Amino acid sequence: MSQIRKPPTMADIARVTGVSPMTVSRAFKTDSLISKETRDAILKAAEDLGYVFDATASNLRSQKTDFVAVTIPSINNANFADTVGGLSETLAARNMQILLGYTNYDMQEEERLIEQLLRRKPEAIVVTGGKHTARARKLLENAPIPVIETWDVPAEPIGRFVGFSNAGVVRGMVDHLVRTGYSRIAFIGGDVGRDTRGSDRRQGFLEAMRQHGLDTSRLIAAGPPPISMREGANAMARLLEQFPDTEAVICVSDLSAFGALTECQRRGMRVPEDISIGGFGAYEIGSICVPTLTTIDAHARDIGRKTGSLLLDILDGKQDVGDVLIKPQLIVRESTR
Amino acid sequence: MSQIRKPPTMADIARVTGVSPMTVSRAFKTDSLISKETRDAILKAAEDLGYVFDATASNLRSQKTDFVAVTIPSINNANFADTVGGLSETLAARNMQILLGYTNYDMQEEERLIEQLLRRKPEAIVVTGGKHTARARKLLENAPIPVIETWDVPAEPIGRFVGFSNAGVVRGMVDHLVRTGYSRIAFIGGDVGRDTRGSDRRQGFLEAMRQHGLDTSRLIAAGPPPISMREGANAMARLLEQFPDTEAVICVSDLSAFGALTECQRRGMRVPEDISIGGFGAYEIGSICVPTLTTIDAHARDIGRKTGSLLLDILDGKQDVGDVLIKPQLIVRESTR
DNA sequence: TAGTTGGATGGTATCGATAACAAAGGCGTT
DNA sequence: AACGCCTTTGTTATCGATACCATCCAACTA
Repeated sequence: MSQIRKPPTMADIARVTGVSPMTVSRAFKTDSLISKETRDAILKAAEDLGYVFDATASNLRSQKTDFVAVTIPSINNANFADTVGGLSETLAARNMQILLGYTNYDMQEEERLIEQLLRRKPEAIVVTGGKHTARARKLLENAPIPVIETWDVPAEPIGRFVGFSNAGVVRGMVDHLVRTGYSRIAFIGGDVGRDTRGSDRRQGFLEAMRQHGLDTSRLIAAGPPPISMREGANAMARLLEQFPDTEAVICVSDLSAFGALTECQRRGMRVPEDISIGGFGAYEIGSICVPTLTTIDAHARDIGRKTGSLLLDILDGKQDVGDVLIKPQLIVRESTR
Repeated sequence: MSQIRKPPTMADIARVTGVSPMTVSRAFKTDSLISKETRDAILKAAEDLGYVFDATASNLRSQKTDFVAVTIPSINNANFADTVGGLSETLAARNMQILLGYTNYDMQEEERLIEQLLRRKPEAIVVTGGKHTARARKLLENAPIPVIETWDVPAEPIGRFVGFSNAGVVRGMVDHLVRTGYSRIAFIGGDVGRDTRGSDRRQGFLEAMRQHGLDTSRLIAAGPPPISMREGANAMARLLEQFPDTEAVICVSDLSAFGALTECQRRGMRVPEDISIGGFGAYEIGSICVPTLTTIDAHARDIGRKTGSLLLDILDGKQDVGDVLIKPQLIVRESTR
């Protein structure tokens, strides 16, 4: 069960096979110059000895790790998970491995995390969001690798970005609701100051409402992000108490929107007849619950895929690479008239 | 924006500060013997030069990576995400980093992944599930590090395990439903042969039904795992066509259970009056949807935390470490009578 | 036949940090 | 004053794979 002797190295295989360590090394690289017989003999010896390639040594000498560092706010969020999935599938073609870290929606934690990740000498770093602490920004700027910011359009991009305007998407939702005939519209979001994308969405709500000359006081802060279904339900309860005449609610995500929906159902209110609900993120739940939820699809997986191919282009030294502006899409479903 | 000269090393800091590289190295280790003045001078020089610690070199020389390799079926599953979260928070105390890989519910892919992960020389490896390909098993057995299997009670454990009987939990659910007075009970799960935990749950269903002398033919295969809400809804539709007199359904997860619930709602059926529904996993949705879902809480986060502390105990050389048997808990809610 | 080409292989130094050991200096004790 | 001990710092070798350059030899050309 447990090994006492230490694991074999390429030198051991070389000894057994009667070749030089250099040749053993070549046998493990797919595109190298080596005869088929030699390679087969080496691979067989490796299998027999139970050899496991040592990436730490390879990394140091070749100054390549095949790591791509990625920070996301939370692993428990289908949107970010999808982005990581899309990125992962794109990078798999190059045998690159994702080194994932969670910031827990905290810029301080992000800073700490970025520092830790950079120590592992990744080939590139992908961060979620376009706002960072001063120190984190400096770390990223000084890093000798490509930096990509996602899920946002940074005020001052560090490297390239793949994102969209979080304020813009909510403006679009407000515009749609106003066009449909609503005017008493509320917003349920997280506490200001933590989730920067959430704050941007709330900002977009305020701007759009002002532009339409509508009341902007219907704001419910549902606690620190991420806002759960339960917190969405609680926020809806508070909203209905404070502003019983509200006609429509925009929630910071489909999860809180679903929570809000269940609160209405428990109170015997009909959606959308008595109140309309809009979400964000095109989570599966919004497409299947009763009634289905009007939402905004940010194309989370696509963000990951496009980040991946942008990254590969940069690493390949392509010259004409540019930022990628994602076009989120309003999906009107049963929860709004 | 981009650096031309190559990043500074400890040797550079040593030159600037007028000490030996060894002393610089010591300045970065918290518990080492070094005077406060020297350390401060070194850290300041490091900051000025924009030094970033090189973990690849450190890893090679010290033969320690502080990596813990983890395989999970899918990142897009709140249960496994919770387990990773619990593990992550436990390991954070030791500054260990999780190296995560997704098997996509595929044992072949798991084998490939385990091989890739072992190359990075992790300090330990945590795999989800207790069934593996022969080669994967061999790789794990030969690995000179602790191996922990989770979310299952392996027939032949490789190292330690932190899990529960997937068949057992469903047996418990069936027993409960039978006790409550149901007899025409169905099971909605994934296709056999892929998701081993899902297959075990289905097996538990069959065993329990036979034990009670009940009809075991009400089985719906909803496609390859993971089973989405949509697939749960479709499966429910098929179930209602094939076996319209079904009294209760057990779904392989809360997500498919919720899908099944929505299908009933769209058909104007009442839950639990017309049909009862049970799920698995204690996802948030089951605690908030209308009606709330009867489910089984496998204590996903707890599995992660316990795996973490078991791991630390093993790495610390504790002698009395044993397997951890998780006690999943039946939570009876509104979706069953 | 001599010269050239290119595929296959070997030798050596090196990536950057640190384990292991050595040594210098300060302080207290007898 | 001599000794030992502890704190702080330095020296050297090393982790394991591979970049770089050299070499060998068979096959082909002129």
